[in-house]
Amino acid sequence: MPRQRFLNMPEAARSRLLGIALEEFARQGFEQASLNRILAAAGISKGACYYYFDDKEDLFATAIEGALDAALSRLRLPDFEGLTPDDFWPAVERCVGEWAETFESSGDLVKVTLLVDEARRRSPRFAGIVAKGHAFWRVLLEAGQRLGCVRTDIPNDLLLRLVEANDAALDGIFLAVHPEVTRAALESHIRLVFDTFRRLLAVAPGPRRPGRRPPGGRRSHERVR
Amino acid sequence: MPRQRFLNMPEAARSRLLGIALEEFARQGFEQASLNRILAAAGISKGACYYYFDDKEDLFATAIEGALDAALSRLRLPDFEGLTPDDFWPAVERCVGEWAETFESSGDLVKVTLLVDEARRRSPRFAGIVAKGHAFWRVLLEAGQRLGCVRTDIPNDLLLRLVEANDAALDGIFLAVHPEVTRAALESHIRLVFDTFRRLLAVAPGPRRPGRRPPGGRRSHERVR
DNA sequence: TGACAGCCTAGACCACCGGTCCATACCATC
DNA sequence: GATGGTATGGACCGGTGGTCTAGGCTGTCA
Repeated sequence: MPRQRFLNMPEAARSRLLGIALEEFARQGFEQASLNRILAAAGISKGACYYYFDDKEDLFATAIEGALDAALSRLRLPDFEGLTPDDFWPAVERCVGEWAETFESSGDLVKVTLLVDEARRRSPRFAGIVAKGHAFWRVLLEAGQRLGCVRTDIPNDLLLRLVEANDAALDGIFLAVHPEVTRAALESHIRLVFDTFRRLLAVAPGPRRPGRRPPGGRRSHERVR
Repeated sequence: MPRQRFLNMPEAARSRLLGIALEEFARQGFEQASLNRILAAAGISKGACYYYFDDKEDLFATAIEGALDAALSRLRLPDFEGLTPDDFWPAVERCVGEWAETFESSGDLVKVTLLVDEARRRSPRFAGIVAKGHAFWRVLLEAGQRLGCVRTDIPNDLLLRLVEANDAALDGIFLAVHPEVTRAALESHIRLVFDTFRRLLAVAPGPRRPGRRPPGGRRSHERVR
């Protein structure tokens, strides 16, 4: 966490530094990003930096948390009250579809997703930020479970990790294939993300042989922890 | 690629160095692993190291490729000739199940999976090694597609990336929860991996509302590239 | 036996890294 | 003008991956 002094800085200087830092981190990843380069670009000395932040990870965390907050604030969750099981997946699909509009011509959330994933992999210290990113999915997850549409055979933490891993993988591919984000590409990407999530989260899709009904109700699955 | 000189070294010295390197890389990850530490532990000088390898990544690649080869050589693929569509998933499940026996009390493949994943993320330079790891899945994938059991609505490269991402995510969780690998834990883990893959790869599982048949054939999905 | 050549190696050295430290500039208060 | 806390520049530290060169060792000649 940055020191209070940093929060007292003039807003312009603060967001300028965080913007430059975010750019470097997004381009290079945490390890390859050079603190010295960030400071030189921002015209800030080592001493000043460590006067505001604990260390490089602290600056990293502050930068991506700001970007994550900004991105999440633009996302809207559907109202799950009064939803029937039949309406759940279509509602999620609509909700996810809106993201394409929100993020038209902007890879913000996509890039931030990758940075958060790197943070999670790096240290438990970023758990708070990871949880922020998860909060959104967790609401969908739990609403779906109340409606009987989302599986409950493995712990939700594990489901969230899978959702996150697939999100990061798909976003990584997306950015690799589309350095310039276009509306159409983003839409098809988000559709793919949605489809993947439904596959992972749906109640017992299991192996359905063509032309047959599934044998019984949900497939039980040994819990992992 | 290591220089020919390295391959000419006595087998014992070679595998000793690679073993020490692999241990350091597995424990610390590529970035945090210290080349100096590896060399000190192996009793090899900087000069000698750079006489055999291009750089740190080259040593990394050589170490994990060896481990990957060793691990893969212990895996067996089912015979897909003469298999009917009904038999495909059970055959895969049986095949995957055998891995639990093969890797009882050994996290080898699990750890190697994570290293390969890190390599892929790091640089396209490791594409060859990544492909080696994929080759195994690719065979399953293509056999399943010939039998009509595995989806063809998105490119196979993308499917492989998803398989790989989920594999790495699940393996990461597994190692975090079970520092000591036991047979039972490994079995339930592998069952979870298998179930996840089937969810991702099966033809159009899509959203099935409870008590209804899917509307039509497979769900078409816009291709991403 | 001595000279040479090629393979191999040790480790000094380099630029750069994240991080520490302290002298000092600045500025509000007295 | 003196004082004291805030803010800052930048020298400095140990460690990093990587480079380079002097020289040891060994086999092969004359």
